[in-house]
Amino acid sequence: MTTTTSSRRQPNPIYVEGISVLERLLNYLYTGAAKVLPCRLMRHLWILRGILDTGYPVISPVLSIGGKRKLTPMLDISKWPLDPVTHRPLTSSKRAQEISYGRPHYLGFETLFHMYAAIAHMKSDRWRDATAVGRELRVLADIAVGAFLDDVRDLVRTQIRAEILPILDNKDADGYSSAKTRRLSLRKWLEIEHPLDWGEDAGTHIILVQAVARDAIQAARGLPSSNRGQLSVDHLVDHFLHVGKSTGLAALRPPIWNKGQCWPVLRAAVTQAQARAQVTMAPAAADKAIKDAFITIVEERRIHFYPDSLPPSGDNLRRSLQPSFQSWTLIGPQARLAVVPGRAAPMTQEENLQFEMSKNSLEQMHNDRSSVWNSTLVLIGDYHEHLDRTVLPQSWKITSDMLKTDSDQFTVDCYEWAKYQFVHKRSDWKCDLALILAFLISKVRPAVAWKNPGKTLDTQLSKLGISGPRSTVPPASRGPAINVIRTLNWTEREGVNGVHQEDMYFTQASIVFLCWICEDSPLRKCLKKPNGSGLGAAWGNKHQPKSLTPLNLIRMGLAYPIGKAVTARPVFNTNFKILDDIELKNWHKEVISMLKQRGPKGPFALVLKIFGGEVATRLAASGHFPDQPSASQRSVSSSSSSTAVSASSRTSSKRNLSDLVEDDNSWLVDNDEAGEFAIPSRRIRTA
DNA sequence: GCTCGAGTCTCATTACGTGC
DNA sequence: GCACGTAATGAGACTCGAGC
Repeated sequence: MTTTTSSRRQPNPIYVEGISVLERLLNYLYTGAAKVLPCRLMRHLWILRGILDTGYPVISPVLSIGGKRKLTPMLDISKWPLDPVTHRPLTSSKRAQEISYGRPHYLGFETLFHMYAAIAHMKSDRWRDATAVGRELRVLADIAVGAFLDDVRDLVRTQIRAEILPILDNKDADGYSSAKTRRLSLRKWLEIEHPLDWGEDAGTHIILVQAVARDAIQAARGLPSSNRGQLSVDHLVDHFLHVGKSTGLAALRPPIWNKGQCWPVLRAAVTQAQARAQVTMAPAAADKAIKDAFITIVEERRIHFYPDSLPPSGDNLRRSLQPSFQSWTLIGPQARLAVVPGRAAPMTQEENLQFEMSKNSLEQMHNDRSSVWNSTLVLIGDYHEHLDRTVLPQSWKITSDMLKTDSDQFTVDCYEWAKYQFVHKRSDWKCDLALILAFLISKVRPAVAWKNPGKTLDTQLSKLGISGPRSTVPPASRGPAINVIRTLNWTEREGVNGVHQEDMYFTQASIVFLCWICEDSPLRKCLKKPNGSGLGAAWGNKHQPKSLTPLNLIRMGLAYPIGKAVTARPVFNTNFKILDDIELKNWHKEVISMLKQRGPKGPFALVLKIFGGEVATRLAASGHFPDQPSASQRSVSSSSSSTAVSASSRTSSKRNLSDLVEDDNSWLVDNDEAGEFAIPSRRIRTA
């Protein structure tokens, strides 16, 4: 069986349970009274089935006889039956322990057993990014944080029910209707899997506000905040660990509830975690690993706010020693003020209060940089508001369809490598660049394919010294060469699949871009191999229909052409090359700068530069650039192109989007500054 | 709750152009 | 001539909504 070194000598819970089962069986054999057999556990251990079918008990393979002399009874914890709902191990010693030693003793025992069982039952593909010990620590943290969430549920339920039940007893009481609404909201909130998450469109938060608030005016103000305001995940985890290592009640402070089960579970989890981590690590490294595990789980359980101490009030100069549903602390960095435009139509008083409540929840969620977000709902002109997000958008997901089990190992390796990079190194500029460019191209699809350019491209590339394969292209000519590729007619390829779902395209594009950008990716390593045979058919089949191919790498400013056959056979290091890190870093800076700017050098100019006039106009018409005054003035249909601009607008001395669009293609090729990714200098136009 | 059809995906295959 | 990458096509699997 699975055993673990522990600093303290304590009986292994599975042997306690094994003996308890045998003792109950013995009782049954003496008395014939079936009531001594705990039904669920005995059924899962086959004992009950054996008695019913044959009259004799049969024991499942959880018990075996092993050891050197084949005489030692062995129990396999990985086969011990679990409760299908709670996933906690079934036990038979509960009543005996409670009577003999009290309920707290049993809870400690059961928690320890749960931890052993959870580690033994852990799925092999869970937390692949962690080491074996790291995964065990996360299991322990998961149990402790789960107990914290259970306590929060209990606390909120107990305190709110204490308030509303007396009111609900009397239909004529003041606030009866409000109490009914609170009861309904409370029920809904208690059933939510992640009760301390914002939820979609802050839905979970709104339900919680409705349960907590005593009236509509309070609801409009949102959750009452504690005087701590916002704390980081680090703070919360430090508190968990401090409480988990303390034996005295003095350490027990909110958000831990002294009437809940979290404290004993936390202590057991931290003790176990230390024992396991210190087998292979120094104490300091073990503490850091435990803290990392807790932070991972707090984020995984989506804890964004929690009930905390009530602030000092009246004569009481100290914060309360118990958490309260009337005092909430947010997790996350200091909030940035979100500007929500007031576009509300005239509303009744009640509608106004409900609107305020919803607005508050959404605003608070928006300010939390670690809260969930969805790139498919973000306009290009607003992307700058999401640049400092610490988590990937919900729309970034590797679905089961995307990586079917029969995908080749190389493709799986690339996707898993990229996922790890995006999840754990989100703030790295390479990940950021790949994500931004994937976001942009996902907005452009399905026009991501190109029409056959014929020989016109050859001439333009020849002017830049790119004739045969493997041409030497000096850094100053790379920008113009990229711009030559950008002049291709980008179009939707009819009848070709794979470009219709924005979230899927966004995910795959980001993975492909990152794999090409990073020299240590499986993709770049594969290409470095001598006598390598390309990226394989599976990679090509997956990405080729989506045009996630080298030509789009060039278009997105990640690569540059070095051979004239780049459109027909874009072979790495033969017809195209990836820009070096310094060039890519500069490109990243420029992209960020343009996304943040307002006005003519802002996001519209970026889209114009990468995708050309036709696409930029289309995106402007669909409202992607709310800050561009002329974008809202123009009413261009989605199918319109630069040629649709009227003659009268061209004669105006004021430049607008259409002028930029009109100039676009010629500028890309002619402008000397283009090589440095510069904004076009304004031309003087005559009336 | 079941069936059906539309839509979309992955994957396999073939044809073609280019470079070695 | 072979290897490689892309374009195009079709088969099979899956999801989702409408209708019963």
